[in-house]
Amino acid sequence: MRVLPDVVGIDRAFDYVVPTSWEADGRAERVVVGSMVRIPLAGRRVDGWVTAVEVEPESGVRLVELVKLRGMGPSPELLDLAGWAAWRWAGRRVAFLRSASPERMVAAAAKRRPRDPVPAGPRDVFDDAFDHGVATVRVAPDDDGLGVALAACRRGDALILTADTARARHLAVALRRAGVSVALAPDEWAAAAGGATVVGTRSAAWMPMPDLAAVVVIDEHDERFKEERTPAWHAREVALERARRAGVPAVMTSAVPSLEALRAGPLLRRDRSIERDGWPIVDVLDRRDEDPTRSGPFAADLRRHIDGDRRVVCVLNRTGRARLLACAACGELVRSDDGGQIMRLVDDELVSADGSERRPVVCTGCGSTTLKTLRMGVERAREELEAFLGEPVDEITAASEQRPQRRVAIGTEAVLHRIDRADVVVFLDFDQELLAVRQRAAEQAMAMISQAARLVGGRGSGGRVVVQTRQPEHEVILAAGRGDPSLVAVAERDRRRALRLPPYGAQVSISGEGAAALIDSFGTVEGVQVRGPLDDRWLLRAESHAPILDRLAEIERPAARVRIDVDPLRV
DNA sequence: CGGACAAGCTGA
DNA sequence: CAGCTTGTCCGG
Repeated sequence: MRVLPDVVGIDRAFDYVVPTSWEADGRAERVVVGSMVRIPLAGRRVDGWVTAVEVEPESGVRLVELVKLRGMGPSPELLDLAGWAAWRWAGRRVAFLRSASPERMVAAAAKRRPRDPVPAGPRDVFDDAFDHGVATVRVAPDDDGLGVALAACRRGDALILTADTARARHLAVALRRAGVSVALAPDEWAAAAGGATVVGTRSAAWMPMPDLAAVVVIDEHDERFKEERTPAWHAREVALERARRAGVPAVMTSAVPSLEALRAGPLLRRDRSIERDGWPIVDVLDRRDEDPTRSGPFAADLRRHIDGDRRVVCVLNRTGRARLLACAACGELVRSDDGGQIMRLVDDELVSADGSERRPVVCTGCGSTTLKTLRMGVERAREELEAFLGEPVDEITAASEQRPQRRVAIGTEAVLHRIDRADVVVFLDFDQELLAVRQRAAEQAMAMISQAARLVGGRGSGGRVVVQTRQPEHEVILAAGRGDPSLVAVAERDRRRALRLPPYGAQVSISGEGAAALIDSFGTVEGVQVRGPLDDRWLLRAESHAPILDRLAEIERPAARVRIDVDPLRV
């Protein structure tokens, strides 16, 4: 019996024997590959997963007995998938096996519930999509995912991933109503193990699926599919790999398909007019003629878009890090020598956004050494908005618990995920998104408008989004206005291809205390470019994942903490 | 990871 | 030199 201990830091299996007493009560035959057991290890008892049963023990080792059979664990297929994921995101198998294991112990799988055949309506684009192996269907922002989910269930047990739990619950209810036997992840693990359609968020990618027939990823572009903690794995990629290994089709849907999805398979579209009607009308408030140092956060024309009794949500993304600096004396914006990048204050020095340029704190326009911050945070903006409107305004942050009560709410991007419905969404400073020096800034800005579209509804139902900007001609704004995300996708694809950025190349960020040590033992690898450190972070780049990940898999990890982010979303 | 054990440090 | 801290090793 080979067992992998559930201990981070021991990525190695040990051999044990099944106690003879287990033969009599039938426990012995329940110990299979994937079973969760308890083992003695180095003077203590720890949990672990059985990774092999018929094992030839190395000679000279006296084997110890298993202590306890805890319950069911991941299937052999998921064990293999965890091994692949550990390579793909340079993590440890244990981390993935925890995701693939039930939260509370499961003694045996539930019996499969009988299910009604899902009624086949007229064959639609979703049914067609499953004939392509891997495909993406571009939908309107207000698509609820039920269409693709039903099409998947017509083929048998489906694995259906959503970005948020509310959507997963809604889908589970709707599918059950249609006669589908559904296991909601992660609670209904035993039901899933018995055979059912699984609906859930990121971690559902690891649910047991004995009769997997189709994979669905709804809103595949959503960044919540990526785990924030290490290993920073991506549920879309896990789901696609799982479909590939099982030989079943995978279909993704999105209003703003990612380049990763477009690269994985063909893009199918619904009727263009239906898609367009699902996007709101975009009102652009051009602020180019306003003096950046004098004008406040609101365009003069904003009031007529947000007064009356309309429910209004204002978005102001402010991390507090990338602030815009201007000279306090002459008002000149602080930019790099070529004028292309904003600069920020780091240890009494001005540093350009990409770190290539540093200079002392002096205004290039007038020589003054006094600078001021132009951008305000959400809290200040709320006060100004209350003064502007003459009524109280709710402030919503990622941390705030309660739902907004008042007519007008303001918050960071998180506000878009806290509210279900509004009449108008206002992006107070969309240039923050458009000018962000992030590789994926354009598609992230586009995704934000599509999320806003979900709150206000499409133009058909009067949905409106207001964008304050100094770049009214930006492709993101044009694309949103026309309800045609391909404008951004084509431009992004060409740019990322040329620069060999993901998904047309591999990129791995290494940070944390032990980063320097890891980079040191990484050494030089043919075809891998090492850049850094910038803010104590290194960036590895190559044309494909293999050279970087193979090397990371073979070298020792330093004792100090290291954060490895493969294909990070925000660089 | 965390227990075991060894080597290093402190105070009387 | 006991008593404690810090470091390194390794697990069946």
